[in-house]
Amino acid sequence: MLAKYQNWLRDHGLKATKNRMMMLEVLDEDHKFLSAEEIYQSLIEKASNLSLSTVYRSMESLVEVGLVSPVNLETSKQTLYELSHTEHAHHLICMSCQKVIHVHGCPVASYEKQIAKEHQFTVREHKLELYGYCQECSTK
Amino acid sequence: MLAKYQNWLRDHGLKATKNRMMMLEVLDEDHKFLSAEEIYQSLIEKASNLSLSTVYRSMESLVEVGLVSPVNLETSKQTLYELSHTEHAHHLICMSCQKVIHVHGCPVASYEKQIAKEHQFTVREHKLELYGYCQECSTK
DNA sequence: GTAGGTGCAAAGAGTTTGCATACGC
DNA sequence: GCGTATGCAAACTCTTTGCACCTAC
Repeated sequence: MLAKYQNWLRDHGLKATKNRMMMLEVLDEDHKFLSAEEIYQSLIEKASNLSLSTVYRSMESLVEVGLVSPVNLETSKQTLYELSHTEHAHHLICMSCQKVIHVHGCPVASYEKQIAKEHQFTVREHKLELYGYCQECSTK
Repeated sequence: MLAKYQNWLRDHGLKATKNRMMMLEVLDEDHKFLSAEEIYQSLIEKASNLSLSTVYRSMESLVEVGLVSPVNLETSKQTLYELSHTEHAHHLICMSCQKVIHVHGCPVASYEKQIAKEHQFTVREHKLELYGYCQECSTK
């Protein structure tokens, strides 16, 4: 898994530094979108001299080579990051615990075509997010 | 139109001040989402002593009483504002000129139910945005 | 007249940048 | 060894807040 990332980075002219590998690991483990600050916090123990600006700069690079995707949710004013998924997916976002559930499959494709025709609009991408409460938080 | 807003404000314990009415007017006229800064800029001529913080504070109040909705688009890091629509709508966002086209009708309803069942997730609201290029910008 | 609204300036959050040093390849 | 990556501090942008004055009702 990590070796894959290493190669991908090198193939795209980026060095596979400790910091970057650790950040990718954190993003890989956690099932939330993470803010730069959160990534920083979860690494500061292992890498005591890591700096927040390195996290920002790394996210920028990783986004550029397509390993990471940035997201702006309505529930947070910070930019959040997740590993890019090759498969198109949508998100269920828990408004209580911020957990993000990925859902594959997409109900929008045919709608997109219809819209494109009706409004002479060239659709490049779309974003569908469902906000609500996950099983655990609803039962509380 | 404006009288409606006046009553709505008063009914919700807010005063119908000149500033607020002008802001609602700007939001009503323009067919983009507007940032606080843009609202400020389009009013500064008529209201030379308006301050940006008043725009922020007004948006906050107007959002609270439901006249205005805040939006975080992927294309802007600022919070943008639009008049709340009683009718559920989705958005086509032009990545070139930032124009926003409102589209009524929603393909997500049945999908939502299916998801709710599959993932034991209580959906409260959703957001669907299509990013691409409007007719004018595509032909350029 | 009074409570809520506003302008101004200052403070806060989140993010970016300049520069000298360190590290991957 | 070369060039990218990093740490630190400072700058920057967007947004919020404190306080004295003002205005809608």
